[in-house]
Amino acid sequence: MSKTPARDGLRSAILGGEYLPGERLVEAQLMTRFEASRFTVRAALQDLAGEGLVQMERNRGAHVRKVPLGEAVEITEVRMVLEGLIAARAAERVTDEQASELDEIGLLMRRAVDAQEYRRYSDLNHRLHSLVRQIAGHGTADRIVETLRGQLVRHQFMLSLLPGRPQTSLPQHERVIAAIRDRDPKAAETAMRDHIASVIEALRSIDFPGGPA
Amino acid sequence: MSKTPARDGLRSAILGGEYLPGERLVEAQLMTRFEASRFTVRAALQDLAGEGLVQMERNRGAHVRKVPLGEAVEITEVRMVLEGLIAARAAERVTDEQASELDEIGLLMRRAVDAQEYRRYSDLNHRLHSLVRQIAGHGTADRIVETLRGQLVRHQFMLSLLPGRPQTSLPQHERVIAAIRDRDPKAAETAMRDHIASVIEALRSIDFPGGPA
DNA sequence: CCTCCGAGGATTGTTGACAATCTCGTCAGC
DNA sequence: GCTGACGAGATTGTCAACAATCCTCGGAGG
Repeated sequence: MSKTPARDGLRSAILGGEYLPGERLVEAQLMTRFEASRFTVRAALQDLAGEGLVQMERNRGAHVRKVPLGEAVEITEVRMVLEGLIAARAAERVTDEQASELDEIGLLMRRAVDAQEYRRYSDLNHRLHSLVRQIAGHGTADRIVETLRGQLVRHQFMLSLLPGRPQTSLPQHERVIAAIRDRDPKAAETAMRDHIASVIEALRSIDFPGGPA
Repeated sequence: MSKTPARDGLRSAILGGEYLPGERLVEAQLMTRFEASRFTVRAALQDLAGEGLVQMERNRGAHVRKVPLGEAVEITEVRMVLEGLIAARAAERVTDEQASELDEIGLLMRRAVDAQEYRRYSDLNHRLHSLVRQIAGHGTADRIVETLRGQLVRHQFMLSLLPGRPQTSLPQHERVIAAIRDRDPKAAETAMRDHIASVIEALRSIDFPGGPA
């Protein structure tokens, strides 16, 4: 999937928060940063623009795209139905080995919440969703979810700071795991959708006074 | 959304079937065809590659991407859940005026099927899905569905040739319309998903002997 | 007759320079 | 003091030439 080191480097730089939303991406700077020619840098920018991470305006250059809250909600709604589809399919195709791997992640999650290790919980959360997608083996849905996730890194970061979130989402995760382990597609889809629906509510609750400056 | 005439021209040429799947897209030819510089042509190709219409291989040029049947099914599965989401949201937001517009399309569809005007029915089908998306006003889902639809033009063309399809899908469309008109999101989602699920079945039934040559 | 190899043409990849446009500071006029 | 035109610098847009790679076709050897 990687086209050029410059593209991947810029991508992870944006995702890692080195370039903030709205920040200008000057081609000359990127050239020195990634030791790439202008040709390569432009290709990377155009590529990431197609992915929704970068916004390009004619004669005004490229910026890190700023995703407004309303769009973040939309994106998460789309993720809700897509990951629902993925969960259902995972329930159809899961192997015994994968099922126990799911169970283990669930166990670790519970321990992390009990120990209030929220950073660890967040990592496990990502690992869980990843594993479910891998089990489902739905390339098309997978690709779309992954690009959408990229556009939300900043918002998801804010979410992880919300107090009480892990306590809310842990039982939801456990229901997803149980449904997939029991090979019940319908229940898996419902559980996953309920889970992400609660993420949407949390997102909406952020009517942050600091605001979209 | 249009970036350059060359990009849009090439896009509709591919969608219109002027370039067949697998066909090579030689930069020099496109330059003369669209009276654009090589720079512009390359940008267009890269853009359409991001949209999944074109496949680029290093040093081997660009081809019209060939979507295998299995992926067409995947794409339609994604469309199923996305259009389900869209239908539900349309049911929440539909105005009286839009509702009667939906009803009128339904009426015209029934007439078209009765008169066996299948080409007209296909147009109405597209118009119906478009209107539902417009009512929903879900920019993110809309964009994704539109790009997915682009990748399927060829397969959808084959579908429209399947005998008996209109008779199958007409009542499904009518249920979608009724649910949105009645402002019942859950029913609208279910109806839309059932409808597209039947499209998926039809797709799977195409194990065409002519084959992917 | 088949296979392997190489030269030539065609096509794409990359570079650097130049043109067009925007941004921002400066200064004249009111 | 304020407004608006002007111009220098910075940045992006575009192009044409050159380099690298691939593909085809023909021929030599077995």
